[in-house]
Amino acid sequence: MRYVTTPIYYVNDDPHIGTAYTTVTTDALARWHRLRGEETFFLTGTDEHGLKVQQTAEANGVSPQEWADRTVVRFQEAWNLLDISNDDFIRTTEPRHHAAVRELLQRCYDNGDIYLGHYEGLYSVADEAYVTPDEVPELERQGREVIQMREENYFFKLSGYEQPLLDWYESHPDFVQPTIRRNEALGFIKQGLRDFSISRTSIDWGIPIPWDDSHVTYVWFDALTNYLTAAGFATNEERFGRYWPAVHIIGKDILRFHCVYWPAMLMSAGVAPPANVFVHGFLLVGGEKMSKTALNQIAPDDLVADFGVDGYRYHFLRDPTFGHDSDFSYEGMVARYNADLANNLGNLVARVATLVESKCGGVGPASDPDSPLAAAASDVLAKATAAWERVAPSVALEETWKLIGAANAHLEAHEPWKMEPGPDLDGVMGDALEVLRIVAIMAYPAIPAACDAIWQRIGLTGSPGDLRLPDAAKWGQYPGGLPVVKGEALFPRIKA
RNA sequence: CGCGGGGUGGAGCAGUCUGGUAGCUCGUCGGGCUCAUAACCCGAAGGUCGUAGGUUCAAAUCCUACCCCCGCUACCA
Repeated sequence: MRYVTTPIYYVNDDPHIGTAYTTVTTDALARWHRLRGEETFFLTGTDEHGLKVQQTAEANGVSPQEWADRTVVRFQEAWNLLDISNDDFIRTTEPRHHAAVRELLQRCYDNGDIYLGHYEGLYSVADEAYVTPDEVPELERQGREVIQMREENYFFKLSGYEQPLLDWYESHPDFVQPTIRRNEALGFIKQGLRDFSISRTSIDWGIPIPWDDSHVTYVWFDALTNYLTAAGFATNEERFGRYWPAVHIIGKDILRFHCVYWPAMLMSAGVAPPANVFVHGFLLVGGEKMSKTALNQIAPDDLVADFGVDGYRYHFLRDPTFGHDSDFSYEGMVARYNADLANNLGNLVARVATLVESKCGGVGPASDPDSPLAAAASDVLAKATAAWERVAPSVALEETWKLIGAANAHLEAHEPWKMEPGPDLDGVMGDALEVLRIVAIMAYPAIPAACDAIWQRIGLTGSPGDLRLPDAAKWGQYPGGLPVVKGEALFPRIKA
């Protein structure tokens, strides 16, 4: 079982290209695993507890649950729009989740890793939140009272897991990928670990601590546990045994929680740590980190309107080097869209369809088994496969696109538009169609709708997503004798 | 201060772990083609790989020092 997850997103926030980047990447990975014939379970969802939800709900005169119900749809709609193929959508306010959180807490508690302590620090009364010293001047300027506060909290003994974590990293070198992120996590652990607080008495909107209902679970044991919940932890142990451990895809902002807190919590509870954590970098805008205050957040809808769903998905899979930060620019997106999707893939589909129409009477011929493109296809498959396995979508797509380039060059070399009907012409056009068939399968994780469209235009039935790699990408399976239709431009060129 | 990352032809990036003629995309220039979404194909120009040392037969790649930029530094998901 390939169990892949995105983080759960905070319902109070708006979906933006950053959260969509994580989600699209995970979606592509899930689709890739399905293509490989692996049983795959893809989870995403929302984090719906906490002070901010409670406060916003009050401000709007509704219950926190109503507020969450109202706002969660923005995420569901966004993922719908982007063709996200998640198998489940978890909300932390669901009953199934309460059961898992309470079970995990109880196990850690029984293991002696949770103790009652107190948290002390500067506290903004109006915000009902702890603040750091450098935030105080700004808050006081706004007339908000900041006091020294001391609150009783339960703590998790993270300090006891320094060595177990180091041992785990040592014995599982691929646990956190890519390497730069592994180094970051390891560096953090080596600095020494402090216990962290896991409960609040000042908030109501959350899951009560099983042995002390005057406390409510604070974020970590609530949010991270969603991965267990959806796999059946505490409710369906048979299912959990098949699904766990998960593969997490996350952004670097939450690296510490997923790569340090989370495996320690699981170890404490006697549950295996995740199989892998793949950590991506940030999308920057104009070299700056996206943030609400900088007003530089971009909503996926805006870009989908211009580039289409697949144009959107392709860009964020192809442009960033997974793991590293990547500067987003509209101009860059236009350039890549035009180069890769309009000029290469889209144009290849168009020219092949036109040629088959005019030279072959609209009936696609079979490919040449000895075509030089056969070797290119198997080479591309091998490299793209390796790239997907290490979650390097940009490399996987770059490789896949080499096959498109090879097909364009192949047409150029044989000039079928000058050829007379006959076996030679059929071979050339059959090769081009076979490339389109293989590309439609291999690019499917990234641009599923476009691949379905190509599939239909070259006369095939069903969906490339229903096939199985690597067999489906073996050269020579385009049968010939199928009707080929041109249709509208697949990816209309965008004027700069 | 500490930890992590980055500094590669005009632009954006890969390559650095496992040293061995510096690679990709876009842009520019020249040529070809005219089936195609003025798309496609071929070729060329353009880089002392942040700086200074060092190791080596050989360094973008290893070591040392330094400069510049960014992120993290704990309850902010």
